[in-house]
Formats: sequence, C-alpha cells, structure tokens
Amino acid sequence: MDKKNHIIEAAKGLIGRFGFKKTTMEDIARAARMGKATLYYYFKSKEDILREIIEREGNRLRKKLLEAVANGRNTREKLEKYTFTRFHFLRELGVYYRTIKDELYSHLEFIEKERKKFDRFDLDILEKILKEGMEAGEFKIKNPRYYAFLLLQAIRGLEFPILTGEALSFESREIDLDKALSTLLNILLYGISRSEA
Amino acid sequence: MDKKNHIIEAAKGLIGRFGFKKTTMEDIARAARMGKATLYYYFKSKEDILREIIEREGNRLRKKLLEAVANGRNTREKLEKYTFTRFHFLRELGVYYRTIKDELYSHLEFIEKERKKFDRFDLDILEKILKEGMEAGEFKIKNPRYYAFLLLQAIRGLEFPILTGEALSFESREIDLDKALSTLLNILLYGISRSEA
DNA sequence: TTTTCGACTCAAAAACCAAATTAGTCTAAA
DNA sequence: TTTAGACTAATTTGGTTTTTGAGTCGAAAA
Repeated sequence: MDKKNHIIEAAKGLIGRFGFKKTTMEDIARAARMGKATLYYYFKSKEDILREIIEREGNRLRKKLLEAVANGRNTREKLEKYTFTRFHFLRELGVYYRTIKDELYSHLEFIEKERKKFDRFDLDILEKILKEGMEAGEFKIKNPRYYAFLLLQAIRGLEFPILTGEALSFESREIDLDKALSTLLNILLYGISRSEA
Repeated sequence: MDKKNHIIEAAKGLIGRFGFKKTTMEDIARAARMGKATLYYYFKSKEDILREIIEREGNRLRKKLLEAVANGRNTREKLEKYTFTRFHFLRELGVYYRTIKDELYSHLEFIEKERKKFDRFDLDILEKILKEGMEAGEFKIKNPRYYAFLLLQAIRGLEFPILTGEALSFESREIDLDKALSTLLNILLYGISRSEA
C-alpha cells in the first residue's frame, strides 16, 4: 500500500509536468526507483495508474467541499464556501486537467465515470444547501434539485474559462474571480434588483 | 456583388457539409459554376471566403438580436427574447461552428476578432437592457456593465453544452433548454427566494 | 510466498519518402 | 471587367521502414 502511494506520487508529478502520453512507464519506474515490471505488480496498466490518481483527487475534492460547506451558517455562506473551494481546487488542478483532456482524444470511460460521479455529487450538495435554506425559512422553492442544477450551470459559466485555460476577462482586464463569484451568488440568491441592497 | 453572394452561398453549403479543409477551391468553383481563377478575382484567398461567411453570419445574428430585444416591453421580456434568439441561432449554427473549430487547430485571427466583436456586442446589449430597466424603475444597480458581464457568463453556462455538441442533461433526461433558460432568468432577476412568486 | 528485475514481444507511433492534390498565380482571351 | 486554362510551389496523402514503449514472462531475491 505504501509502495502504491509511492508510485502514485511519482506518476502524478511526471504526468502533471509532461502529460499522460509523454510520460512512459519507464519514466515512472525510474522516478519511483524501481523496475518497470514492478509497476505491473501494483497496477494492471498505465491507464490504471491514471484512474487511481483521478479517483483520489476526486475524493480529496469531495472531502474538501463537504468540510467547507459544513462551516457555513446560512445559504449564502454555504454557497460561497462551496464555490470558492471548488474554484480554487479547479485552478490548482487546471494544468493537470488540461493536458490530460487534450491528449485523450478518445475520452476514457473511467474519466467519464468520475465526471458523472462529480455531477451527482455537485447536485446533491447544492440540493442539500437549498433544502436547508428552505427549512431555515430563508426561501421557498418547489423543485430544489432543478434549482440546484441551474445554479450549478450558472456557476460553471464563470469557472469554465479556467478549465480551458483562458483568462476570464472583462473590459480586457483580467477579472477577480472570487469577487465575481461572490457577486453572482448575490444575484442568484436575491435577484438583480436586491443584490446590492 | 451579386456574384460574390453567389460564391458565398456555394461555399457556405459545401463548408457546412464537408468542413473547411475538405472543401477545395475547385469544389467551390464547380458548385458556383465558374472557373477556380474566378474565385480569386472576388476573394483574395480561401480563408478570405471563410472570413466573409463568418462576418456575415455574425451580422445576421446581431441584427436578429437587436430586433428581438426591441420588441420586449420590460427587462424580463427583453432578456428572454435575447437569450432565446441567441440560443436558437447557436443551435442552428452548431454543426457549422464545430466542424470549423475542430479543423482550425490554429485559431485564425479573424475568428478571434469576430469572437471579441461579439463579446462586446453581448455586453453592450445586456448593459443597455439593464440600464433601461433602471430607468423604468425596475431595479437599481451600481455597475450595469459588470452585471451584464455576470449575466452573460451565467447564461453561457447553460448554452455551453450546445457549442460542444453535448446534450445538457439533468437526472439523465435531456433538458428543455428554453424552459431552463426561462427559469434561470427568473432566478437572476428576482433571486431564488422570489423566483417562483 | 511475496516482490523485484532483465530480457523479451508486439502493436502502435514516429520518421521518412514518393506521388498526388490543391491553393494560389499568370497570361491571354472574351 | 470578368473568365478560364495552364502552370508552380507548397502541402497533403499514402505507403513503407524504424523506433518506441506498453505489457509479459520466467527466474531470482527477499
């Protein structure tokens, strides 16, 4: 298990720097100071190593998100902590995500699977936040899961440029994303009319 | 000028069906029933034909959008007409856009230019809608252009899947985008709390 | 028994080259 | 002013060889 971690760490570094295709099994073996065949004792394929890395990163982010949300006192705070956490994690992972995305023309099924898992998680957590808001009497909506979905897409509209590596710019200045996110939350919660009240 | 239109139409059909690279100048010449050299009398290069097509489509969309918005009686209606028009145009153009995007690994500068032109246009029109809303006493915000920007990004979050060709799905059912867009506008205008009032 | 490795295979990718296409030009004629 | 046929130079294609790298195996070390 400890060895497995060791391999994962080595692989993560290399893949992050050079991309998945450019990183060879020999490279990983060398970085982990062991023979190539040994890797196959712990992992059944090169793809399997990537699968594990992605799975772990996913779990790490989910854990972070749950912790972040737990600390919020009301809907506003929870949403803010949620989006910020998500956001900084994505930024941190950005390069990684992109190199992999670019290389894997053919999207691997486990990446697709992880993406779906995350979609569900996002919806679950947002739905929960909305339901708690309703219980606290903050507002009343009929279909919280549908609302969660719309919120999620709206938020993604802002974070999308990060994933593609473009800068989000407004009036040709690069934008402060935390601030933008915060204002967007205000709009979503209170509406344009009341968002500055 | 009429000949130019004729060429553009021929080219548009072919490029739409087979993509930009697969369509040869001879193909276009044949479809327009003229010699290849004639094309070069009207256009300085193959790229130049594409440039003109894109520019024209852009103008057509902008015109449609202006018309749509002009018919709205209040902010809500204007935004709805705006987003719906945008949206259906994008869907119609989807295939076109995608084949070109896929082929032009290297993004051409005139496409980038058109994209920027559109960004500005979007901001301008949304800002105008918001300002008119303020004048009508519907709401009061400090920085309408910044708000226009946030609105735009939020809306893009919903329409993005169209551009990439994915279906936007919620709970594994494909979603009615007009309806989703409409609800999102409610949220943006009135806030979650009041969006169902 | 569990773990590691060097040496091997084979499928896929890179490198290479020749042949064919095709964007763009030119000259001349309608 | 507009059109076209013949031409060129650059790019793309298709087919071949070479190299690389994922994955296996059997033996040895721990």
